[in-house]
Amino acid sequence: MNTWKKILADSGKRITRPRQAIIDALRCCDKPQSPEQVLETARQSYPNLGLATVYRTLNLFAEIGVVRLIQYDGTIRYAPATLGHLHPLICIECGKTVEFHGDDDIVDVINQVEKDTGFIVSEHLLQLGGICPECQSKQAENGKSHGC
Amino acid sequence: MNTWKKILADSGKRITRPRQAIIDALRCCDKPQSPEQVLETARQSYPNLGLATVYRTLNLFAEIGVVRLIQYDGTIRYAPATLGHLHPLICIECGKTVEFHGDDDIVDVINQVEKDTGFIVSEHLLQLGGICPECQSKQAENGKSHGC
DNA sequence: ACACTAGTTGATAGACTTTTTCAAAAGGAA
DNA sequence: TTCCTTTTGAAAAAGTCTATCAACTAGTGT
Repeated sequence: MNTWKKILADSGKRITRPRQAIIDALRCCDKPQSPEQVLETARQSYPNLGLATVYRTLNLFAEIGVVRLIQYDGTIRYAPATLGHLHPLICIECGKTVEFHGDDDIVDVINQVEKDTGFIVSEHLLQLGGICPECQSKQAENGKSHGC
Repeated sequence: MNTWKKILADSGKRITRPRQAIIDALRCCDKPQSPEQVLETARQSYPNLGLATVYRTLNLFAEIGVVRLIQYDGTIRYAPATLGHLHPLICIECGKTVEFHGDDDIVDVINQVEKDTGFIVSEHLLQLGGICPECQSKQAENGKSHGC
């Protein structure tokens, strides 16, 4: 059984066709999507899907950790979240998003900050941006002709 | 001349009373604020301020790096940004926000990620959350009586 | 397989948030 | 001060998100 199904079931929630369609939509393209985009994508496999359900489901999934909120272009978008403490790395050209594992390394940062500020740090948000290998190739091909 | 004024002037923008009031509002309380909250605070020193101006100004300030967007409670809020690469640390009880310097340490993370993924990393978003010293004291005083 | 029950859904309306528009006002250079 | 351009406030428009509710459905027990 898939992890997200198990998490839902364990918390007394149901596994429904709309929810399945929304998960699939999030996973089909590896870019963070807005609720509107999720609706559009998910309707390809489940045409009856309503917008309200998308919002409800994204909120639910965010709560149980199945999706993650990503700050992109000044707004908040959604991407599937692998369990375990992974962080998103987003291409600022094409939006392609991959995950990386960086917790071991930021433990040092957190320890230092706790010492300096007296805070007890309990959560962190780490998000990197850059240019993915594909977009690097494209830029090399096109030369400096157009910054796109 | 204050940094934000210099940045504005250098990019051909004007230093106006509404903008001054908005900066002051952001700085007066050390919590990330919503546009609506900024309006309310800034009107204490400039009662005629309009909501549209708050939105326009926050967007402008975000572009030139004078304010920073903070993901708080599922929404995006605004806080003044000290120049230099500082990151926000937000109290999840009271919202108090301080800045910390953590770039030296995440350089290692970034190098590793670049090696692993082939991305060229050019930006990062790091935000920590926890309990500030004041809220720690309060919790200690009140015992376990109410999780608040 | 069937029926039952509580969680879930889609559609619409409503609330809220953000942007656009435009005439009036104000900053800053000469 | 004068002039030109940017900026502003108010209102309208557009966009985003949530609440409501009858109809539907997943998952349980029979």
